[in-house]
Amino acid sequence: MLETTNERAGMPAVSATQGRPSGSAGTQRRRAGRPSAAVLDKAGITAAALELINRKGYDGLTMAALARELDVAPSALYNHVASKQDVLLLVEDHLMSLVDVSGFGSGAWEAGVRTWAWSYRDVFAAHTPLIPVIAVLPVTDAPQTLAMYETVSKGFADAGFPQEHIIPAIVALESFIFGSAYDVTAPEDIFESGSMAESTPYFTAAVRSSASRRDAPAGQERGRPADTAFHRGLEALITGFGAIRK
Amino acid sequence: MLETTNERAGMPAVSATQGRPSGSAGTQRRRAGRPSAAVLDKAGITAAALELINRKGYDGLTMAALARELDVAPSALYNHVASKQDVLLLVEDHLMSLVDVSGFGSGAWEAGVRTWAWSYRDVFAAHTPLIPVIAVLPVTDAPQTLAMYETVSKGFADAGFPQEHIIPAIVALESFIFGSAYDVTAPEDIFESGSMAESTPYFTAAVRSSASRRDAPAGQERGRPADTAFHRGLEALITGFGAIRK
DNA sequence: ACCACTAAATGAACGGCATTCATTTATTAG
DNA sequence: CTAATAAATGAATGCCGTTCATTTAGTGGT
Repeated sequence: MLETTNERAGMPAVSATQGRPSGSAGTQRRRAGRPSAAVLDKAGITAAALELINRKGYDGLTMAALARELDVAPSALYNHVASKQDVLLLVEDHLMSLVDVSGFGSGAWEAGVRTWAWSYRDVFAAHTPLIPVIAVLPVTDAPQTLAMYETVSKGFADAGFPQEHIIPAIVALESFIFGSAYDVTAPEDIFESGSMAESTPYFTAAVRSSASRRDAPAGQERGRPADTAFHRGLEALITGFGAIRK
Repeated sequence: MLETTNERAGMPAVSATQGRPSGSAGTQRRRAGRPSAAVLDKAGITAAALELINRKGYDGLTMAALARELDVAPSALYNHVASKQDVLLLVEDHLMSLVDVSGFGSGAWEAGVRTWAWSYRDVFAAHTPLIPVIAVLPVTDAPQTLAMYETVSKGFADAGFPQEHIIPAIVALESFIFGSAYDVTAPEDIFESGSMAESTPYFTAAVRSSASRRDAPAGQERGRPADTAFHRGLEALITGFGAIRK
């Protein structure tokens, strides 16, 4: 198959999430064989997967649970996706459309990058299990992802970046964003050294004095420790990369 | 170096990896009940897990395979570790001892950070499945990890960093390092936009001109695209953070 | 109008996985 | 000496992703 690119170009957008409960008692089985109207499509599968993730987390996202959500036998899913990895791919690409690239093109490059980077981090902080998927995923079959890269690339080009520096800069920023997304999910006491505190004096002192900061957020900086680190790192990267513009 | 902490302080260092094949025909079963000399310990489990990972990758690291490597029933492992996650933890902490922190204390802070960051990235580029583990792992029961943080913290303090800025700086650098480790494993043609290239002109152009660079590595910068991005990002972070020293 | 082909569903089955439990044997503490 | 604990086996459990044979419905060609 592999028809050229897109998935469901001009499709009728059947809401496949509501499986027509049909009034009567809850879960009456569908009889075998192809149904008159298709029950599943990629959009419906994506929506159901997201719903499931939001309700039960990524541990709750199993092919069986997904099938149950769609009121379908598990094996039916494999008529539309090749694997669970394929489902994660669909979810990932959808999430990319939630990343805010509106800051590019309007005002200063720095502001565009800030909006993009913070929203990018926030989206994937809630979906860290997808990060290993994204990082290795070819953009070819991920239209939303490709669209995001296009807007960001244009933002950099318009800001005067030399062509050959654009991709490395985006990649470096993205790497920082992915790593920082993990950081958001870490427990706040992750650095508590416990019983061996006296053997690590410098580290223990540094942790204490950084944890005591409970001041009001200024500018883009928000409250949590992860936000402080992200703010500082992002500003350093913006300054560093901003200097190589023509 | 770094010897301070370490588990199994004065143990007899029994090589638990070689399970005494005992001359005779290959796999003769051990009889049930506690053996006179203990077969397993945490160090042996860690070594076997690493061996398995190097030979078969992380997909090959199963509790059953690990038990087989140690010539033991799978359930025996649970007398020494509580879960597979626990095994990953042991491996992770061991890997931390491979990160090169020798650059701190000798010369300039910048050089110390460079050595540390590059080796840190290289170690975990070969072990990306551990990154989600580290990022959420409390440092308490990871002595090697703690030792690394201590050395790095001291390096920052000696370089004149204000106490409260040390942890955020390390966290930001670490986030960048983890994200960049993923980047190393990505296929080189990850950005090939394929059939929809004409709808993403800016991105496609940027990809083309960055891919054409095949020049000799200068300084810390190595050959691959991932190295270029890492080099640029790291230097930007070093410059940015270096400025806040007293 | 027929007929072959393909698409989309069911339901049973499979192998692999982490983990638990009862049992056996050996060591250690009181 | 004896009770408790530690460390092994081996059987069993439940879940997970995936495959396969089967059934039914639409589709394209003559």
